[in-house]
Amino acid sequence: MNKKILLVDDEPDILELIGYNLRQEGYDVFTAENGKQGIDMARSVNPDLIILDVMMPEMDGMEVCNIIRSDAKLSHTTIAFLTARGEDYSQVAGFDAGGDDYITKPVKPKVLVSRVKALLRRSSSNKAVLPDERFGVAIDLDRFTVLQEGKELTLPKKEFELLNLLWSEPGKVFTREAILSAVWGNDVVVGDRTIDVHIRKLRSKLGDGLFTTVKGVGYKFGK
Amino acid sequence: MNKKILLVDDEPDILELIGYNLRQEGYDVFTAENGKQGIDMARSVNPDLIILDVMMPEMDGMEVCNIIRSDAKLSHTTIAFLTARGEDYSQVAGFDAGGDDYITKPVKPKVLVSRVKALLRRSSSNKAVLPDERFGVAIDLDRFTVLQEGKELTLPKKEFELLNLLWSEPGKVFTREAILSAVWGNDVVVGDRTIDVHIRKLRSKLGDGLFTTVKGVGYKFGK
DNA sequence: ATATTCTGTCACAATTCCTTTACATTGAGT
DNA sequence: ACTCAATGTAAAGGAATTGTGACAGAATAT
Repeated sequence: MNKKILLVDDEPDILELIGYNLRQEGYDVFTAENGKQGIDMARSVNPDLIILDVMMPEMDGMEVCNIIRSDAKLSHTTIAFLTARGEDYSQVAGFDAGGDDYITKPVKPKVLVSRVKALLRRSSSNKAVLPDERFGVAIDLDRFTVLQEGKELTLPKKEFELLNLLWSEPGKVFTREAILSAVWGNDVVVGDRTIDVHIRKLRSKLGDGLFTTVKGVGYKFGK
Repeated sequence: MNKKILLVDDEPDILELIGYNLRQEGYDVFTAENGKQGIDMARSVNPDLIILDVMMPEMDGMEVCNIIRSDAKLSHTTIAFLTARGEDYSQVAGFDAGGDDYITKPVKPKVLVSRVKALLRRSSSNKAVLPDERFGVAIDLDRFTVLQEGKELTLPKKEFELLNLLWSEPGKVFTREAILSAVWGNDVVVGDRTIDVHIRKLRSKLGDGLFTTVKGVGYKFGK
């Protein structure tokens, strides 16, 4: 599949010029004329690279960048800033805002294309693993690990299975009976207090508050 | 551990100026005054980032870049070119030569530091998935050998196959069942404790810590 | 043919994990 | 506010799994 590039700039001329050159290279180019539109577009097409004009009315590039960086689905997208030549300060701010590169206007097409190639070459090697996160917790079944706020921790088997069960349907209450048969199996005999102990371990490792007790019934993940 | 940056430029003034600013930021900075020296240095320190002056006597930056790109151990190192302002053509050539960025001289320290930060941020997220070397271990399928920190060692068949399996997907947990069918085949009957013994051998040869036990489940390569 | 290395198994030690138990605390219903 | 059953908590024994070294047969090299 072709690489997707999102271009955000308030000047139609720029969109057309850059867009034309990138399409010549075989990229799928999407455009937006302001920050808000850019964010919507980014969310719907999930581009490989976003080229952001720094100076835009209403919402500027930095702001857009910050929003994208804080969006779990997009936070790893490569971002390049477009900036007018000579604004050294904005360059600095751009990098600190989480941009991966900046490109100065006016842009020479050949330079731009080369730059884009370099950026995409970099980003293509990291497989963007987008785990689905529920209440800040993601589960990696392959690795038997739990991801939480960037931290990765390994849980013992039973704890992991219990977490996986509850996590699979956040908010749903699982009765002790249901938990026992799902995690321990129907033929295994264990006192149901065992569940409490495991819940406690999970709470102490992942944080209280992630698990809710429903007295007389069971437990659920989430509030 | 601090990030290591290698600086290659024939002008001592530049080495000192840039080196000073980067050291202020906490990077370990190494310097070389010509291309040949730079390559040697790169091989011995294995830096995270190499900043290369394009214009140097004898061996220029492009040449150095090509050599580094074709060195298995270094091919994925991030490279930034230093170039005099206004040479747009050389910028293009630089990117096509496999550079990841270019920086124009004269350099403003703040800009430089920001640029370096951005480059390292990018490269650090990629390092984990580099094709050849995973956790400091590379596998040569043709020769049945394992490369580790420059050392090359030959493993017995079964050990090699086991390592290859786990290594192929670092972090993924392989169950004993999966390991048995992959390494020994479905029709061969061996007690699954055999796996433990082979893991032990691998651990003693390649170092503990490279293999993680997931109790009740299996093993994985990496932490 | 002999020596060396590889491979699989066993017994036992070490470790981690699971479960139970006992007691403290909570909270819903009266 | 009180009561009592349900749940939280900590510790500890036991169970299960894995680590480890030694050994014997098989494969390979000398």
